[in-house]
Order: sequence, then C-alpha cells, then structure tokens
Amino acid sequence: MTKEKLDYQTKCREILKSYNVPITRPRLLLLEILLKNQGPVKVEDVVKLSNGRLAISSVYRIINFLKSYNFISEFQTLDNTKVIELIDQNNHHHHIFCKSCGLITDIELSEQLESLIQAEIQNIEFANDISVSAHSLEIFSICTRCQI
Amino acid sequence: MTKEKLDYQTKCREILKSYNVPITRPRLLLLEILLKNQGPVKVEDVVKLSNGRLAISSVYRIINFLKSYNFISEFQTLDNTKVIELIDQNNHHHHIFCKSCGLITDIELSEQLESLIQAEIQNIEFANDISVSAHSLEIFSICTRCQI
DNA sequence: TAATTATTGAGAATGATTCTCATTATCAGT
DNA sequence: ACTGATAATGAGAATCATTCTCAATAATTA
Repeated sequence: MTKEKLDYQTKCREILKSYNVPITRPRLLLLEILLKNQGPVKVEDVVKLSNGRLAISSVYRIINFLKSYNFISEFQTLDNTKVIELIDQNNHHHHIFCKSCGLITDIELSEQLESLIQAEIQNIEFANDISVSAHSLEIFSICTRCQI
Repeated sequence: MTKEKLDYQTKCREILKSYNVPITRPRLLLLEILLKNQGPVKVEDVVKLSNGRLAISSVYRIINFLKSYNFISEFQTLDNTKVIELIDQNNHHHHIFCKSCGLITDIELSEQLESLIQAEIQNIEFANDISVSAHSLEIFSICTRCQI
C-alpha cells in the first residue's frame, strides 16, 4: 500500500471520527473516491470507481446520510445528472456549466466580490429575518472546446 | 370571459408569435399558467392547474421545447423536484431556498452587487475565453416560518 | 376549405432513486 | 480479543419522474 493511499484512508477516518459518524468500509470508500477526484462526481462514477465494492443503493444511502452532516454537496448538471462533491471549508468555490457539453468547471470569485456577496446576504438576512447557511453562484456559458 | 383572462391569452399569443413559434392551445395554456403564477411552479402543479386540459407528457414536451427558445428556466428544488419559471428580461432575480420546508423566495440583488457580478463575469470570460450567457445566485437558509 | 405537416394525448418504456429485508459489520462493554 | 446489541450494507424489488411511441387531432398554408 502506497503512502499516499494510506494518507487518504487516514484522512477519511479522521473526518468521520471528528463528526462522530460510525466508520464503515463503504463510507470510507466513498469519501476516499471524492477526495481523490476533486470536483463533482456522478453517482454512477462513484460505483465504477469503487470497482464493484459499493452497491448503488448504498451509494445513494451514504450520500443522503453524509449530506445531513454537511460533508457533501449535491447538485444537478445541465442534463439533470446528479453529481456530488466534498465540501471543503478551505476551498469555497462556484461552478461554470457548459451549456453545450455539460462540462463543469470550478471557479473562485475575487475576495472583493465574495465579501460583497456576504454583505448583501447579511442585508437579506436582516431584511427577511432569516439565517443563511450557504450560497452558490452558478454561471452558464459555452466552454472553450465547444466554441469552435 | 373576463377582461383579465382575455389579456393573459392575448399576451401569451403575442409572446409565441414574436418568437415565430406555432401557436397551439396547450402552449398557450402552459404560458398562461406560468404568467398567472409568478414564481416557480412544479410540473405536476401545471397539470393540476390546467384542470385536466394538459397531458403530463405534453407538459414535459412543451417545457423542453420552450426552454430551447429561452422562454422558460428550469431548476430543482432542494428535494429535487423540477420547477419551471417564465423568463422575464425585465425582472432578473435569484432564489432563496428554505432548507427546512423547501419554500422558494424570489430575491433581487442590489444594482451595485449585480453590476459587480457582471464585472467579475467579464473577467471570467476574458480569463477563460468563454462566453457567459446567464448566472444565478442561489441562497440557502431557514425561512421565517421554519425558525420557530 | 383541403392538404400537408406538426403537435398532442395516452399509455408504454426507460432510467434514476428509494425501499425492503436478510446478511454482515461496527462498536461498547466485558 | 470476544460477544451481544445495534446499525449499516447489498441485492433486487418497488416507486417515481421523465421520455418515447404512435395513432388521432390541430395548426398552417395555399
């Protein structure tokens, strides 16, 4: 077993432990797959990448379970495929969707814009007496490859 | 027939005509339903509101057809229900999703923030050599009713 | 008004997601 | 470590949303 692989597993274990979530092989595997594949992954890809070690019903169950712990964010691609992504507090980002090929690209906004969004959200919270927990800016475009 | 009802139908007819889209009773009906119900509507609600005059297969077909003309925007609620909304160029807005009850609230950002987003998008277009056609800021919160 | 062509409705087919339940794994307490 | 209580899993059945099919119908053009 390579050092890298060991590190992933250790990290996954720590993540689960820190949230007091029972550590099981399938949960470790799913987290490991998400850690290794930065960016959004389709449900069927998780199953494929597990090499038959994860049942699709378990993948859905674990996704829904971990969503409730805010480990995972889930959204739809433009062709309505569900994709999931590890939530990384240190890497707040948004997504560009290609309307032609469906490619999803991560994007970070400038600090200035991000803090202005935060300010506006505070206004919205105040005006509507609500408590906002997250935001996401989705950008729709035609990607470089598809422009040709 | 009331004057109001006549107005809706006339407006719908004009919309379709202006895009050179063949005018059919089901398309008029769907547009009328969307015009009357400002904000996002579920597919099943469209069928209900049509009082049996629209088949669900037709609703899906018409939605996909009109989407390609940019009449309609489509997105998912937090519990993954598809909702559609009429695109109104004069009313660019975003959505607040209640994580508890699923309520979707329309929201307009301040002109300042909206133009800063536009500026950032221009940078993104320039940096990535892409052409952005739309954007959407999604805000996730607990709504006033659910706070209690 | 008739002929041509596109659209619709109803239900069948598909595909994604959830549910069920017997089997297996995890964990706390010894 | 071992055991028992409890929770999680895998496999496939069930459900639900969406698309497909095709005969009947409506819209458009001349």
